[in-house]
Amino acid sequence: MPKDGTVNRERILDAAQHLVIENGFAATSLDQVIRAAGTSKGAFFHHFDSKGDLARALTQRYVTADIGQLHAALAATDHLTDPAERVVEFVRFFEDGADELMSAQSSCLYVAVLTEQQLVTNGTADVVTQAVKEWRCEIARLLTAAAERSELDLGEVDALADHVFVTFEGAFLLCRSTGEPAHMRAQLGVLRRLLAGALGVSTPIGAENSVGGAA
Amino acid sequence: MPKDGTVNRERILDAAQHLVIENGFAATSLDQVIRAAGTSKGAFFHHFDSKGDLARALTQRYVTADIGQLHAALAATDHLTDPAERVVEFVRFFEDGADELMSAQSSCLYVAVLTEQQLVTNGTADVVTQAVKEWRCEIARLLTAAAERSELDLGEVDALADHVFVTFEGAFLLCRSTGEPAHMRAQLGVLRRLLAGALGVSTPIGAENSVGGAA
DNA sequence: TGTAACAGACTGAACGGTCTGTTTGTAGCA
DNA sequence: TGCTACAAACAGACCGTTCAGTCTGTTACA
Repeated sequence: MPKDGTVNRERILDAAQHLVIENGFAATSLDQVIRAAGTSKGAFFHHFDSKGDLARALTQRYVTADIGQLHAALAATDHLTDPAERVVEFVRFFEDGADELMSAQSSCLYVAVLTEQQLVTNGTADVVTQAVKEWRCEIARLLTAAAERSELDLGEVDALADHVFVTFEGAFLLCRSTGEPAHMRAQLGVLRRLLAGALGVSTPIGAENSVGGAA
Repeated sequence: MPKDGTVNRERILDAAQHLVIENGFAATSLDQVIRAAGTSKGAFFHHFDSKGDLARALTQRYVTADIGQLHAALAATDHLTDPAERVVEFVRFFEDGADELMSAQSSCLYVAVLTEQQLVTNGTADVVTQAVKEWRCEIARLLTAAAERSELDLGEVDALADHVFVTFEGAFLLCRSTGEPAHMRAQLGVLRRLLAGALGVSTPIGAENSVGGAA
């Protein structure tokens, strides 16, 4: 077998992911990606059939990592016996990782993919939709378990589960708008406290951090 | 004076707004805009200096309408004396208009603008940032008034105010992903109930609608 | 008759994609 | 251990198209 091409392929995907999240898909040219990856047209079209193919591969990889995070949070809270408390700690898991997340990426690939209808049409967005459903399904399970002991209406469990995705994506856009990455952590904190309230979990009154406030 | 050019200019802006929200800015060509507006290159460059100039004009007009909605909701709830109740009714104002909003547009121009770094750099996103701050400021005023009679921490008023923008934009993306516009109404409902809970407002148990559920 | 409003052919640059050739690592064999 | 054969991996010149933007006119109206 010749030399391992997956290394270069990953470099292309890394470069493309950064550029697409930063600039959008249509606004990112293949020449830019190739230059950033330190490779060539020949290498690119050896690994990908077209620009659309790149979009699909990129999104697939991103979704896999994203679902990995979901299951990491589920595993990290698996030991909690009180289901309502588990929901709160589930959100806190992401809250704790928020700053690191925002230092790694300035926005979310989902935003870029869902913005451009061409990517919705060519099937790239389908895999994002699957991810959205997976999040909803898993969180709805947590909420359903927690609903038994609270006044939570089972009819709104799905919408409440979707609100986690909504908070993430909305917060990404808020961060882009203000240029302040700390909003992600703050918005996840809002989500956690609102959910804790709805589930009747008493949160310890701690030093909640604000964004851009005076010291 | 020659014939009124503002009519054609508005037609160009209308066409551009629809195309940019649907496909993104970079993915929308001027030829597409011109064809959709039923006009010509000459007319376009008579009214706009460049594609970037179009983006700025488009965003400015969109923001003006958006802030108009904000103040419409403030005015519609001005008569309510209980500040906590006013917050809840403020959100319900948008909840009531959600279906109409989503039938008029499949997403939000803010998403398209904030996705592309070129629009952040060239000043187009600045006016969006101003809008975000206006929303935060006005809602924070409502929340501060309401906080007096509830256990709401004043330190989280800004983050809570931002959560309205976050919910809107996140819900737009959720709708794009699932192709189900009813999510907007549902997510605003979630926001309202969570805020009502945080402010200690008892909501009447009514027929809350779900999304995509069996009849 | 002057000027704002428009029409549309045209241009140079940038785009996605192709093509031809070169390098690289390995398997098969003597 | 060296040689051959071969296919994957890569490089970059090249091509047709599309893009944003220009330029030369024409029309409508005060």
